[in-house]
Amino acid sequence: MHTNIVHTVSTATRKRISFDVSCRVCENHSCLVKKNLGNIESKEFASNKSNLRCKKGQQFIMEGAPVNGLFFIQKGKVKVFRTGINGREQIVRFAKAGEIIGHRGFGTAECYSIGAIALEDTSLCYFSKDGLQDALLNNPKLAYDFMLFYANELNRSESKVKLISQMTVRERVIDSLLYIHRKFGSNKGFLDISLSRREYADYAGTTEEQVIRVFSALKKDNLINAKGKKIGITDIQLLKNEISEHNFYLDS
DNA sequence: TCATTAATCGCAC
DNA sequence: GTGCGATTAATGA
Repeated sequence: MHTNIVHTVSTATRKRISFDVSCRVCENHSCLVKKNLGNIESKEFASNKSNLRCKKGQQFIMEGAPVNGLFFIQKGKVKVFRTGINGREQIVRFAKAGEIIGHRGFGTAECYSIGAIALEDTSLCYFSKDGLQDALLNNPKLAYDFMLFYANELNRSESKVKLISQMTVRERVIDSLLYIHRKFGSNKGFLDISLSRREYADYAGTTEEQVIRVFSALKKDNLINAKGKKIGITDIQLLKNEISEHNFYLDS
């Protein structure tokens, strides 16, 4: 479908972009920058970005590192997490192409409170803080879209508090599955992303073992099917029903 | 292929 | 519900 230009850039020329990643040809129509490209007056803004690639498993935002800008995912998938006590990581959210990473540190914060790791080979667009600030001040539509994004994120984060504190493990795992399904969709009956049981656990706020137990229970009930890392949802409606009685299901 | 890593299950707490 | 450890399956060098 989209055979993007994936040239390997030598480290020496990494700063100079030798493949076309300009916003003009970008296919992420949900990207806030792409969507507002027509409204953005300063043409320099969209071209004044850097592009970096990271391999699967590579961390590109370190917790505590100073914030100098904001990442957009041009291609790939990413998990955002916060490290808790005894090194346990809590996955805050997942993100796919077109989405923003590191936005919480934007504005006043000096340092990132989160870390981000690529779940597969990922290409990122990086906008400097100053350039973005400029663009936001000069483009109401862009600023408005950003505000909507922030509001949405806040809503999701608030409902997640309830999720973790009031739902049973089974419900939390189901909710996580639905979230992944909403975000990444499925391909040939399987969720279009490969996550370890550990990662499901870190998102649902439980342990790997619990996820495995819930998965096998769901498999027995024919609600999902799982082959290794490939998870398929067989009956999404039944899954939704299980958690809808708790009224915690929110589209996010 | 073999070695490493992840998934699963059983069991004690 | 949680955590540990052994077994088995999957992955990758």
